[in-house]
Amino acid sequence: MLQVQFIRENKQTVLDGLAKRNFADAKAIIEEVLTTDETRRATQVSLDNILAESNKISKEIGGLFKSGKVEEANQLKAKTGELKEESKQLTEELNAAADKLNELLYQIPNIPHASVKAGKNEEDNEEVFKEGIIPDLGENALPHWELAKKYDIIDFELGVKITGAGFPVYKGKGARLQRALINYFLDKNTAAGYNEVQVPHLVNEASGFGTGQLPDKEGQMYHVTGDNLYLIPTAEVPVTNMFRDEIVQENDLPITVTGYTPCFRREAGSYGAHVRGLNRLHQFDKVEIVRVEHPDNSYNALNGMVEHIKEILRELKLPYRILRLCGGDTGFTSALTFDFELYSTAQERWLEISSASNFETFQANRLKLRFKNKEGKSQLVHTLNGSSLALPRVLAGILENYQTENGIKIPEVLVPYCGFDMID
RNA sequence: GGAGAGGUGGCAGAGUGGUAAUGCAGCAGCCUGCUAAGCUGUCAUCCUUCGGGAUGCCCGGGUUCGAAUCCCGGUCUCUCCGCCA
Repeated sequence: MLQVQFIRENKQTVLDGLAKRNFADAKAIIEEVLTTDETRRATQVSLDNILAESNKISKEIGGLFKSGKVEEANQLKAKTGELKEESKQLTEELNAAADKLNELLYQIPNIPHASVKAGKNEEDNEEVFKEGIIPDLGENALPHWELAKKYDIIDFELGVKITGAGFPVYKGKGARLQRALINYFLDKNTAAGYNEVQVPHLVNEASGFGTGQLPDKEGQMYHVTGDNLYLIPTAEVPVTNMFRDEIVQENDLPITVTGYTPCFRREAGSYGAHVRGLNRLHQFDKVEIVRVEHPDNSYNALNGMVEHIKEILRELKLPYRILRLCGGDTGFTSALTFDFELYSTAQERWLEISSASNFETFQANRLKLRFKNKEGKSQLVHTLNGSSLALPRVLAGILENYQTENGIKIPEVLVPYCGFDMID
């Protein structure tokens, strides 16, 4: 969430930023934030004054009792009764204003970075980079779900039997390739300095709020009601929450972490051809990278993440492009997001396989993740994350782009991880 | 699942009704020629007319002139027993 103080001091910047996102009623909500904030502060001043007086009297009473002046003390007691009534009412008003303010702030998305263009949806995203060769597969090219069946490496129906749609079973070389990808990604990330972690796949409510999945995206997560825990939709949630309510030292920065987890998403409302095969699943695997950065270095770090992901795709020899998301398509919590899309030659469409974002202080503010700066004061850090990478669509891309008449070739860098060079 | 103990600042750790000790670490300044020590201030959050003021001892209620301290409810952690990969 944004900080009120920031909104107070940069009203126009905030309005301009929200306009880029096509955020409706920006002006109205910002005005409401400002008036609510004013009410809150004015109420606090009145309340503080009353409490100050009440504290003073209490001290006097203490002194009087000690010196045995019971009658005088009792007289003062009557006065505190009135003050108590007043303070009770003001406290309620203050809480109401603070709650309202928070509620409003929860609804306001992050302010986009200067480089982000205004836009409504994915059609307005800008392609900023493109690389790789789109193979010529000929007329008989098959989409990955047919390849999966042909070579018996992914069984969607079996998953339906066990659980339901969107929970595939990987078999034989399919399972092995999947595991190879996870290991390969983790190795690349740790080689780049990311610290590998294994984190819980269920999180509590506080963590859900910390990274912003709650309260707004509650319906997208699987909820274990018996214990009030949520299955993670991404490793970002447990990994970033490792640092919730922490104050780190400035020279601890940057903190860089990578982790593999399965991800669980209800994907309520998704349908149609775009969800076929591996394109959209309820459970999938992903390797994530997270960075906690000094504010001065966060954009530099974001570029570093982008370069890192590029290198992986280069090694896999897959055709891909990078998009800078427009205001309307940038996630609620993000200031700047680059999406990586892999070209699926058989489906003739781009598939999102990674997303690298700088959240600036937006997430840190909710998380209360700060560092001690040069002045010895607590200051919010910047948080970033990215997928490196999401498995199913990379797998789909490999199956489709590497298909030959004799079977599916394994990208060279993965052969040592797989122990075979062909699925046939 | 049963029983018990406990949750205090970045960390450690006092405080059992009178308004959060102390130590370590961090930050700023001063001082001093010796691998750094010493001194002073600062060191949770909010408000402020910049003088201060308020809040804060896991969370929420209550008792009281006054609560970290007493009472009620919740929650989490630890220890032991049980069960178990």
